[in-house]
Amino acid sequence: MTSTTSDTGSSTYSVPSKDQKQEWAKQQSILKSNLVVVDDHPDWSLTLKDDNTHRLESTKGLQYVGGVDLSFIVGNNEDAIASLIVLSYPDFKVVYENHAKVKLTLPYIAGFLAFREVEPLLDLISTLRSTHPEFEPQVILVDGCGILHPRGFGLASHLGLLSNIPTVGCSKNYLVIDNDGPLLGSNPTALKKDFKKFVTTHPETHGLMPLTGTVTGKTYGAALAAATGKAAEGAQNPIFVSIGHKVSLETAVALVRACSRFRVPEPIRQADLKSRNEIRKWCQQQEKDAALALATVGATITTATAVAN
DNA sequence: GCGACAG
DNA sequence: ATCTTGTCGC
Repeated sequence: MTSTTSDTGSSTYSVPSKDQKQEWAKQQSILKSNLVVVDDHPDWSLTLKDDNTHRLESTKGLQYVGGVDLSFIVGNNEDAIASLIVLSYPDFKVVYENHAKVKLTLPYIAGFLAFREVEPLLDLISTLRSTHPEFEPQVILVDGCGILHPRGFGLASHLGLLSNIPTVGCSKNYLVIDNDGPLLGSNPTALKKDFKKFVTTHPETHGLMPLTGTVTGKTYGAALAAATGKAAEGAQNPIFVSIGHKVSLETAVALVRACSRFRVPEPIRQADLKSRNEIRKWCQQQEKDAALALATVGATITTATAVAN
């Protein structure tokens, strides 16, 4: 059990050992066996355009879409604000939001993000269920990978499975999967380059490039540039979309498209903006507390001096 | 072996 | 994840 200390900033994490990572990988594998990678949400459905572009034709029954995110402070990898927001669909008004100041106990390790972040997010879902069950989201867009992940079980899948809420993985960067041919073995930079080329070469896809392994032919997810309006102009970096839980890739892509006004889909974007704002407020409160503590100490000393005299 | 690596 | 305002273009 390695218990080295990483001391970047004020954080101190025990560095996970090889054994710990293997244990986590095993856990991911076990949980993954219960993952549902097809549409399984009887209360809502999307109808796609009949041209294989995964664009939305119509929606039935979808009222609430959730978004989750965590925000941090510079130079501090432990203190974070976890946020869960729920937007109405299709007008994207915030109908519910909750934030929790959390203390993270593990460092970020690519491929194991869920072990760092899933607990606070599950707590937020639990709170929503006990206080405002009427706003339980019918699907959650997660800032992280779904099955587009080295072991096919990223944060979005992890959260979806443990909460039993359909989820979609939406990451801003490509996490390398290196065991299924050139496309998925290419590095993030090469993949972005491929994407730009693909988008100009295949305008009929409307910014959608499937991510398919050349060895197995399996499609893990898609790179998608779905911004609309002015935000859609110029070079568009994609969002990497994949199945989280109980949502097919077709539905996931159509949903992300339907939720995207800017590069980042609105539920995640709102969660990000609001959690950042909460971080700001938390920092300000910390300053006030510190000032108050100093004042209190000063007063105490003054009092003690007076008593001594 | 080396490099890559969601947030 | 986080640092960071103005600025260029539509």
